[in-house]
Amino acid sequence: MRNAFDVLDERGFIEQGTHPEELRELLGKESVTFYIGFDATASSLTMGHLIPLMGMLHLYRAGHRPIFLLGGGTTMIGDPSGKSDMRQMLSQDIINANVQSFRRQFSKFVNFDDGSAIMENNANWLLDLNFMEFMRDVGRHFSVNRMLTLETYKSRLEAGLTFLEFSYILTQSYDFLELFRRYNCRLQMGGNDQWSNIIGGYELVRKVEGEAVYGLTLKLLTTNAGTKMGKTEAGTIWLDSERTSAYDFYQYLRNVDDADVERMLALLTFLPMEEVRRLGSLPGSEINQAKEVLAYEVTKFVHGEEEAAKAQATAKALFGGGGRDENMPSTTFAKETFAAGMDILSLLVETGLASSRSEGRRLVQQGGVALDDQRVEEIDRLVTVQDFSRDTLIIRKGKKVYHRVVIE
RNA sequence: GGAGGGAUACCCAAGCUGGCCAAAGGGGGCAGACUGUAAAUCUGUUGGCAACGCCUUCGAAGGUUCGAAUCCUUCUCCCUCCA
Repeated sequence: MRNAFDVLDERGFIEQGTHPEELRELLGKESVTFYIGFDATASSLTMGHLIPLMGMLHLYRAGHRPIFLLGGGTTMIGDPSGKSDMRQMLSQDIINANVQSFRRQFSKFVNFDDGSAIMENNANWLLDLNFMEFMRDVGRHFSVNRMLTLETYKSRLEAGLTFLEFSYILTQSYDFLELFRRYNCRLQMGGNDQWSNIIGGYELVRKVEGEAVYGLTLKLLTTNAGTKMGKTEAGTIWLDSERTSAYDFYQYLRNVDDADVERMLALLTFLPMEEVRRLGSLPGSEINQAKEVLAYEVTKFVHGEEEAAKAQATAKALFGGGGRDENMPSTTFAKETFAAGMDILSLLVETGLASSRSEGRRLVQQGGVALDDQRVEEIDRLVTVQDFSRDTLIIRKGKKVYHRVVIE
């Protein structure tokens, strides 16, 4: 079997590591226990979490043992990394609920029953720590002089940084020590924004235990231009279908930039690299095939084959012509609602296509709204029962956003 | 604890000798054109509403004034220097 390190490397996961050569050697000769921590700051994982998740799965498939560490404890503090402002403190109830959500989601991807993969929660050891003991055992190993030079804190030194957040690195570092002791965990991975925190744990374990452990950071989900992916202005792309529908999830990937397709295929799918490279080098508009594969594969991985197929069918129906499909987002009204007609602005707001009447007005004025592919020209257009054929009416906003209105 | 500086719309950032400020500019977003459901580019738009007008908004609460993002008071938070 190929060295898992090489697999990650070839697929473009690796950003930086502490002793890459040594680590590669270790991964080549024995099953290594490794971990990634996930702070429970929201009720669902996001598309951005797919990179660490995929990274873990590649190692898992190569016979190494992953620990999915839920941040029930660390989230109490809140990682300042990459944040320009103070994080909002979350209540323990919310954190617990988020942890449960993460637990459910991870369980969909990995089987934790046979011991080949582990799910832990750092609340188990962080919540009851004794401050004095902790400071004397762990705190003494951290140099504030050094911490102040870390990239993570630099920006915050201007904007403001509380001791609560400043101490985050200690808790995450302690996690590594704890996992080393409990599970002989030798490697911590994480997004590149976690580099400082990972180094903290790496050094702590080496100092306290005198054992060789490693840190490795993975690429963040970014576009070719370096901006964050998995976020739209409308919000984050979530893995929970309640928050981001399978169709929207599919569409997000279907619309990635040409320049990002190959990298995304390598990072977010299990397709062999030869295939990834072939798809990524398709010329001109043929690259759309690669985007379809990307969207389908990742949607399948996250939402299952059935949902992926539906999303794909919907997309093809809408963009391939016809413009009709059962699976697009829809809103149902009672038939009487349209008896006297509903003005277009109300309809836009009711369906969520516009957040206010003013926004709807702008959309219509700019020619961005169509009913069954007929552009709406008048601001006071009244939608009546006559506009529905077979009780449905397709509203389109812009070029890509479809919504089905049904009356019954 | 003391002395200064700051808080403006999704973000950054002007304005702060009171009216011409729903508030410049940039970014981002949305829409239109061009396209391949791409990028780049160009154009429009970007608080709300019963819309040539009205209402709410410039950290919070009060006050001065015919009129305040702009002046005064108190408070909250942040930054810098001193202790």
